[in-house]
Amino acid sequence: MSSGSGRANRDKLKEKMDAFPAKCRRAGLKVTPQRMAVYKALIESNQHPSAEMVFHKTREVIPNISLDTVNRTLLTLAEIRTAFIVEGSGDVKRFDGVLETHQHFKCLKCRRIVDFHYKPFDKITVPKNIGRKFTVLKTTVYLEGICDLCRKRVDK
Amino acid sequence: MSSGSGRANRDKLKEKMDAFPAKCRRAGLKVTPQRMAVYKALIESNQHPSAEMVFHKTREVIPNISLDTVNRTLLTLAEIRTAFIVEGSGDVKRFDGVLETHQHFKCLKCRRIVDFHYKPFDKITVPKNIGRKFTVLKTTVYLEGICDLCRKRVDK
DNA sequence: CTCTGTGCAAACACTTTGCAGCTAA
DNA sequence: TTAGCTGCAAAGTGTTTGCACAGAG
Repeated sequence: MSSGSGRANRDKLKEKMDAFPAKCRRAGLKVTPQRMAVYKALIESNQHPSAEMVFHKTREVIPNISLDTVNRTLLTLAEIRTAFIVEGSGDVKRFDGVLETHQHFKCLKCRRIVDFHYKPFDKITVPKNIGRKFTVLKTTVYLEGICDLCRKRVDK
Repeated sequence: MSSGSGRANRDKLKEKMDAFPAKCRRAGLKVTPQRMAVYKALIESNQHPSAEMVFHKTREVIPNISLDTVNRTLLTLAEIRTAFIVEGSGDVKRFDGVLETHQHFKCLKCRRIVDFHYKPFDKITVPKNIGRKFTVLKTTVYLEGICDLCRKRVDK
């Protein structure tokens, strides 16, 4: 489902690795062995790893790399949009007392979560192969971006 | 958008508060002032508060309530499905090196995140009133449930 | 040579756990 | 009365920050 066929997948990874140095330079970042290793570990994993997981994997290549470096590198990659932070993760627990169906928009700047309800989103049905394999308890449409208030404030 | 008209909303909240003790008892939970206060703070907020936010609000009513109690109460409410934890929140940061459009399924037991790609989900468009108000950077369909491996293991 | 990136250590923020006393039922 | 709940304190986990040295450009 996620990794595709062996050979095709390996080619794709190689392609990505080859393109990486250029991406770094374009963003004004230096190409260090640590960065290469972190990026490699990230794209080789189809587990959506945490920093900790990437850390373990990179250690096999660079035994003395530190967790901080991994952390910082991943955040940097997210900044230059070469990686993403999985929606919602990394945030303090947020609670919701609204039982009726609704959707969430989260502001990436101020972390505000805004409810909205758009009827068509209620009807979303899970693809069969997923529904068979997993017990799906919740289906949500989740939007991320910059909210009206934050947009007014700064621009960056 | 989220709160509705003043009066109708107030009625709804009252209704929820009135129904709450019964919900507790049905779940075998005692009805304590703290629990009432936490629940009230939760449903009165349309901000999807964190434990900290609820804590501040309940303090106005019960000045010596502790953050732990708030925390535990919110988790308890989530357990009896009278509240929900906003999707993904409360988790360690997870990274994603896949740039192509895809969707995530997260197992609530083992925290594993599984990619899938279901074409119809790519076409999801943001409702106009949202798109005008906010800068939407990411639109995702996000599923939560129990994965195949965890289903095999335990049952509960 | 310069300036970014790295490793180490300390500081932080949030959550969880254990326990003794309290209280709803 | 008594099982469950609360408050306090301590430990745990993940993340961030400051600094000196190392290494990419």
